[in-house]
Amino acid sequence: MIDTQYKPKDIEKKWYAFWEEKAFFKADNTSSKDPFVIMMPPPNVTGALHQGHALTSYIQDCLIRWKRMCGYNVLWLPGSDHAGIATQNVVEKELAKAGTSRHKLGREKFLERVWQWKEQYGNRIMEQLRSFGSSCDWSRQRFTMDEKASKAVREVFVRLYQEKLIYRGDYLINWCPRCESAISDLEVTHVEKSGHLWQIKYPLEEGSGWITVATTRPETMLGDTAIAVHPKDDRYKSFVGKYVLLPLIKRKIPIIQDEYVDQAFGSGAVKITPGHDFNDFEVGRRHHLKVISVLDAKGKMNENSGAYQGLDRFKARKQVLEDLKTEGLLEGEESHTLSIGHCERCQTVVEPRHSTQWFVKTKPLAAPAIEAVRSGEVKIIPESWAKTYFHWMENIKDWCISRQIWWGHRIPAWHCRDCKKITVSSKDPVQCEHCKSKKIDQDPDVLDTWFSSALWPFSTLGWPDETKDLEKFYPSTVMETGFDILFFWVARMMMMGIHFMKKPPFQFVYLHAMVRDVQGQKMSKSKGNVIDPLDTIEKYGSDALRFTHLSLATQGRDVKLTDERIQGYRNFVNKIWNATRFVLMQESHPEPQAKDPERATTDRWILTRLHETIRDVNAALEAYKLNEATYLAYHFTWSEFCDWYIELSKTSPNPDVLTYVLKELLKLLHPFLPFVTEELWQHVQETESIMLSPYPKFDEAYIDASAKQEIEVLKAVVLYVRNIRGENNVKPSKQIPVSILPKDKTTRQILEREQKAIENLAKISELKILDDLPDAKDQVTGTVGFAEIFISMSELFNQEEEKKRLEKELLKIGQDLTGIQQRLSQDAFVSKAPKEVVEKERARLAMLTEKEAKLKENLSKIKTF
RNA sequence: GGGCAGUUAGCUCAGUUGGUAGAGCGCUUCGUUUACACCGAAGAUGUCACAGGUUCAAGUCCUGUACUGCCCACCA
Repeated sequence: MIDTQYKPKDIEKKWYAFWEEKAFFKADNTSSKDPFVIMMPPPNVTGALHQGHALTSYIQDCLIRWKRMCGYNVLWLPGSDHAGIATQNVVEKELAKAGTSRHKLGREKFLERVWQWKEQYGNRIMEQLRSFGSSCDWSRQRFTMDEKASKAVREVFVRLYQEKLIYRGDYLINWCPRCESAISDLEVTHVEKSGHLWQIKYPLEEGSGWITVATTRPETMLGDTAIAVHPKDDRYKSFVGKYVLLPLIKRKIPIIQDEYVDQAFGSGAVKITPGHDFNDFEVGRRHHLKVISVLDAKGKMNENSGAYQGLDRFKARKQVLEDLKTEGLLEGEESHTLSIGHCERCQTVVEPRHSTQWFVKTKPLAAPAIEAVRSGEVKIIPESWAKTYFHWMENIKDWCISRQIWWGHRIPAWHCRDCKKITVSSKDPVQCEHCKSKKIDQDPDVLDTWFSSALWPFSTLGWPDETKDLEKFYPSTVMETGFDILFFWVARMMMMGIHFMKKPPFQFVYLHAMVRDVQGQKMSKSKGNVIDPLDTIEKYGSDALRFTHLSLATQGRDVKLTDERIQGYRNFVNKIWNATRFVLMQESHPEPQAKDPERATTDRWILTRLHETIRDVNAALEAYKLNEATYLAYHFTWSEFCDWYIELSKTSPNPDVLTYVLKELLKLLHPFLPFVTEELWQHVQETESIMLSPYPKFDEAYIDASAKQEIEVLKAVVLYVRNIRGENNVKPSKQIPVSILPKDKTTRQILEREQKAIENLAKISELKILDDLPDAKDQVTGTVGFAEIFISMSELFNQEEEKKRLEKELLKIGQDLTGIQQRLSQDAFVSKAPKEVVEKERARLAMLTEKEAKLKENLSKIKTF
């Protein structure tokens, strides 16, 4: 016999090892079964998995296990992401601790270090995925920088370059001075901060007068190449065409007109700094202004900044202001809130920087990706995200894909030292394709990490080779990921997938929400509110954590994880454990037939409810409403199977039905609780693994409305008696006699059949079924609608309590009655509402009226005692 | 500035064809009767954010307001 408590620790390890060893997770590319495919969003190899990973893994594994049991040819392909800048930063931090740096090591040695890191943490992550119970196909495990992925990346780059969808050029891009690399627009997070707006006088070249401009970044004025005013601004009409002398470095710059200027803001005159501001860059292009950078890669003032050279940008700001003050050119200062861009990876304030970078031309790629969602070919769940997707895609800007870091896919472009032209090739070239020179150097930059991620749905299947996997498993079925990477990843997979495979990479995009703490805050180490999934698993087991995540994963809503909630579901796991324990104590019998007229009503009832639950759980899963599925399964298991059926079976045991229901239930629960269900399955000892069993399917033959009706009667009587007992504090061990007068013949028959069960469940010494009203005076009467219930007052300890109970019930009924009467008295309701609704109200009115009368009668009896 | 979500019991949240407001946790009372105290039985708790509208009927549909969170854009 099994223990009275479920101890997940060893059991989980044991079954995972068993499943993996038996290769139950392996997909078959020769199978003729319908495929169901999920490409796991590859976690970054930066460290350890957190609750967000737990959530996504549990959702995916739930769908995967369900579909596998439903008979699909399932592929869940695992892998990890090299996570360019993120990983490089982590390793650089390690190096800094050891007193060295990537520059000291050099490119090659540094990359070796990162690979070591990848091995160590990559493996740890995969072990963690195993502890979640993830049933992914490890034989197909991939890494975004493995050989095949690299081949795919190169191929894509070359083809896009040939199609002129990748180009190289000089533009203003976002630059992180700490990472010393370009980053894409998406990698910049804007934070509102209070700062200052300074008014600075720019003296006119002609000797007298000045023009005042406002700026939040005085240090960049050293790179100013013009002053702009609005063409319609009368205040400055006479200034246009003249020149000012840029303070501090005395450069002569023109006063120009441009519609971009907002006359109402500041002084109405703007300094134009094309090298350090995106808008100014555009203005500069319109007016053919020079682009002057005054900052270097590290964010320090460079050779163009005269005396300020070498100063950090923030120190330079102070110095510039001080000097302006000294010269009497600082006209004013006011506080001003502005949003400042920060590097997503290291939180450093980013700089717009003028440099040569590689870009993907996105508009032509975005168009079909928009269409795929618009047409319904790809469905985004929850639907509300589609709007966000469209908005971004329709306003998409070219994607800066080059990064000045070392960890990543090196750009397959070679620069010729002789003819200065570029050779782009999927195989390392030996000579320049233009002038045949051998003096060629590979571009030092690497690609944005999302470039390789964008290819994930097909690079993982062997593309560009025409593999069997590719044929069988592309496109995938579901892309399950966080909404936070909708643009970073999903949008780009859509573009690349459609472009290269001619088909969108997935049919459904299921976006889950963020995992937060109970206050709704993001979990972070600095806040100290992190609940480590591995700690949770250690404490409560993976199944408990899984069920919690699935229950909380309502579409489009954040998951607020609390220890109490996990505990609650741990208790649920234990409940199933003990229900099985109970079943194992019974003799076992062969499986029942669906239709058995001889079968007891209670059995027909539980089979009905089981199959209704099977139907509803499948429907909920089909609709990606996992929380609903878990709720249904939970409710059936605890409130119906355990609370009622097992209790009923103690009166009239029927081990075959009991065993059947349990087995179906274990299978039904398996996607939500893989470990405990496998362990228990092995005790019921059926097949090699519950994983291989078919998922329960709804069978109408089990549905029996009359049985349901009958159990409703039974429950109502039991609940009523229990309520009276409870309110009067009758000890559970005390048996009391109860009489009951049924309203009709059918009810009488039901009561006769269920007499014993009612007695046992309500602790009734004898349930007397009456033909007439009883004579005895000290009877307390209640009514459950279809029968009157009589309990001897002498059995009750507390008449005061009983009085209170009755008064309370009376009050409630009175309120209900008023509502119904009001409704029924309105002609509009009676004439316009559907007949059934009116009928229902009438029936309720009759029932409640009668009940009210009974209660009043009862109450008066108590008063007379 | 634009957009998206949310506001329901003490807490965390369910609630889709509009028709009697639910769950878990917590709380109160009782309790070891054939699995389970990680348990059982009973109980209490609601202006469904606010204001209008549609409807016989609104937590649910429409409009507006407030507050919270997030996203995008802009901010000299």
